[in-house]
Amino acid sequence: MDKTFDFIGTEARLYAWWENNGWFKPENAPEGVDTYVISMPPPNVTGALHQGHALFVALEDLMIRHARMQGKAALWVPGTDHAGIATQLQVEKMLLAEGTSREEIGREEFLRRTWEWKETYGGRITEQLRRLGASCDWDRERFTLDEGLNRAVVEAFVRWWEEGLIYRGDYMINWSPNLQTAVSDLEVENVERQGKLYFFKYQLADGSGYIPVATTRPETILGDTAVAVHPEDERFTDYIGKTVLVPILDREIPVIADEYVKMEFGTGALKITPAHDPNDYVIGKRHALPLINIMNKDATLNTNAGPYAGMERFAARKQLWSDMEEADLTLRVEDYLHTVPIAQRGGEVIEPMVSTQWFVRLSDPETGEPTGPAKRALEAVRTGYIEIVPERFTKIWEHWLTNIRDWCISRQLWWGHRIPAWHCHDCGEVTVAREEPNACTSCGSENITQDPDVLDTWFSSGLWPFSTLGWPEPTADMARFYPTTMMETGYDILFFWVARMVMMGLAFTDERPFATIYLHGLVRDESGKKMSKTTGNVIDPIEVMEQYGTDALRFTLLTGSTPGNDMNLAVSRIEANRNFANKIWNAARFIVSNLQGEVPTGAPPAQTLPDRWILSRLHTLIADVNRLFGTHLYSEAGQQIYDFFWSEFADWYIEASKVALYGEDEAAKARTRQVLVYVLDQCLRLLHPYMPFVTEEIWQHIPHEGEALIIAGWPEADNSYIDHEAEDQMRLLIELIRGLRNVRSEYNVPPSERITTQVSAGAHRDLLDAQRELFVRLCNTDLDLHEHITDAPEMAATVAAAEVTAYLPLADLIDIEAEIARLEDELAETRDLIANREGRLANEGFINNAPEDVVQGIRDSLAELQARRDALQQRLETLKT
RNA sequence: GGGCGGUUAGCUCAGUUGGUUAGAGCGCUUCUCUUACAAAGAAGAGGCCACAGGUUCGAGUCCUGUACUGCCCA
Repeated sequence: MDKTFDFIGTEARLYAWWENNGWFKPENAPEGVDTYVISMPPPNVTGALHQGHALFVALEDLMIRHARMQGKAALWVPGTDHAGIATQLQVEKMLLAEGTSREEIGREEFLRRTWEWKETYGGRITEQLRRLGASCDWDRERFTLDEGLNRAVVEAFVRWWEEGLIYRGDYMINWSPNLQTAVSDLEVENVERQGKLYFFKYQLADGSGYIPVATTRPETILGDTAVAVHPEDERFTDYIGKTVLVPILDREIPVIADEYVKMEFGTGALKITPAHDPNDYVIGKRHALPLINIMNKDATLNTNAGPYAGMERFAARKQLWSDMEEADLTLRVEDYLHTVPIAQRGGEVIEPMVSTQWFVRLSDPETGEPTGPAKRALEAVRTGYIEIVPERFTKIWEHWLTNIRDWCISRQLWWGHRIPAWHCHDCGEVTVAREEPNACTSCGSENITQDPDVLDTWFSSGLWPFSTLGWPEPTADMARFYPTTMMETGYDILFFWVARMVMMGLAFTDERPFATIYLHGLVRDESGKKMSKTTGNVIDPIEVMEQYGTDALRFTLLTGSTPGNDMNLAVSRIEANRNFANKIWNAARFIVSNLQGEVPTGAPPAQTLPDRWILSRLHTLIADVNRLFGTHLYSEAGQQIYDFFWSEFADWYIEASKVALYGEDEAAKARTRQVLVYVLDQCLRLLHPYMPFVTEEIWQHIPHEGEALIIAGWPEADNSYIDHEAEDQMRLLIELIRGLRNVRSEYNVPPSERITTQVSAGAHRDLLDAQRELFVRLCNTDLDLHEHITDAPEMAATVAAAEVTAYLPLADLIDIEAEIARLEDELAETRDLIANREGRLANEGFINNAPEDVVQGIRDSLAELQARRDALQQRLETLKT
């Protein structure tokens, strides 16, 4: 084995070896065993690997590898998402660079070019997932726009259409002028911006004055169809029922009364533009006001805007206002902070517009209550049929779904699943069908054309957990692997995606698509800022893997993140975990280089104190790790393995093992080797889901049964190894050794200088006698053991640990005054601790209510502290006289 | 406006069912290239666990409130 772990030379080789052996496939497990299934959240085909991907791969691969080692048929279905808007933008950018556009080349050619683009660049992201060690079944890889998934999408659409859940109609939607498509509520961000509030006059048609009105968007005046006031607003009661004139256009519109109007806001009178404001739309409906659409799809004004037709929306705002000023219709302009709807992708101001779109009905149009799929999704989580981790997200789920609105599923894009609906040019009816129809189902006319729109990307990814397994066909995979086990994804797409999967899964398969939803947070930079190219704070996973290894990155992400919370990623931590990988490597190198002959691989006997101790600690660890895995606390489990491996196994057991390994007793050597190999093996198993590469590589170097660690068994705790006596004794030895090291360090005794300590060992004399070589090896100190020492030399430093006191005769090094000061500090500290214990034990409530083992623990601790205090006091008296 | 988080060492964060002296990494101080590892070992410094109440024999952990801070929804 090399001196350091060569991750560069290892990772790709092991990955190919695992994959070529079919170990990523569930078929590798025996037939009939339990399944464990994850559908990978499909990354965008256009994407390049970022830390968010790295985190989800690390978590899901951990879950899958763990399940696989538990002997389950573990299936992780990979895939990519066609990401309608993102991909289309990429290709349009490419076309622009070529001096053409999608409009110019036409729909068919555009799609050909997009597929071409996908074939060229779409594999990049999956290659990068492999580098992370993702043990998914690549033979089952899917793409949200592939043929099979298209069948699923069409089936889903047709079924919902037939059930009356899908409808088409004119409603207020969010229009993205740049993308020239509708976007869903979720794709709109409301951002606070500094704007202006424009105050102007609405002249009464009868010439009897004006009503002052305020607006943030003057251009929408051109589409006003009413002015509303509060019915109880005395300022305006006289005007209700009269008519006013739209500025410049002089269109006559009514003054209406509606309780929605806030009297104290602005002037107390509200202009109503039902076609361009969601709130006005509702009021407009209530009062049966006409809708006047003043805008074209590219956000220029149309002929309804009269003289402003053809102008861009913000230019029109300016022009209209200045014309109104000229006509003496304006009052004043104030600075005003308001929220503006912004396109999540693109960043331009969204235009609320009434347009013809396709919707999925999720709420009752009368009451607004969630219905159908939304109601079922709500129930599934309420009843615990589907569990969300962490639990607090159930509240967010509840809130969102109870306030859900119908889902706008049509997009005016070309890249996506085309809506399976055909419009008849003769009778105007719509034909929705699984196969392309020849004629209109209403009138039989052949004069039909397919709807030009495509479906929202989330409509197809909502089917992902089952469409990837072959649905709607009754495939073997559907039967065996559905419902899936775990949906692991970021909380930021809980509504976008997870809710849709749940709604669609329950609706189309009549089963939950997954039993558990595990949500992770965002990966931020070291100071908590969102990583972005423009800020320049991106930590590129590929660079990190090249510099520190994939295992280091994975371990950092897995131990640094807790469910549902964001994590701040610090490169220093990745480096530290690279060091951990190297530590494991070197510990293994030591063990391997000390092996001779056959080493049994099974569970070893627990005979010597160090063996009993480490085996007890190991099985405590295994029990803890399994308990933590049971509640998805992977981070804590990883940290505990880290601590055990480094601070107990490497620091103490391996060092202690050298006593036997470098000794003469062959039987002891053999036993020690077996324990070393066993503990290492168990640790490698526990660590494999976190750090698959270094653990597999080492495992191949140590004695083992079975072909590979990736398919080795997961450790189970064996209580017969739990040994409290050994743990207590070892704790005493460690405390003593630390005390001796401390004194040596304080008095600057060179590590290479062997010294002898006189020990007043009391009842522990036999224990120390048996372990005297440990002291030589771990603190270069010989023990001169006594039952009780009454005349310790004056010029000696004192170490008091529990009932054992050690005196280090350091003749010329000792400064009595300094030693007294040192011991007095220790004594004061010990007395504080004693007071704490005594206080508790004096409390009857504590004695009566606390569990017996806790009370006993305090009693033991008190006894040890008292012994220590007595030793320190006695020593101080001697030194002072 | 409503909801949900966060506040623990200089920095980044853990802390499970309330229970013995609150931990880690990085950074800092001192020593050591001791035959697994200097990407290491050894020793050490550094914490009124945001604040105020409460529940409890016992609170970093549970409850109420406050401050600051972040996110989601409207």
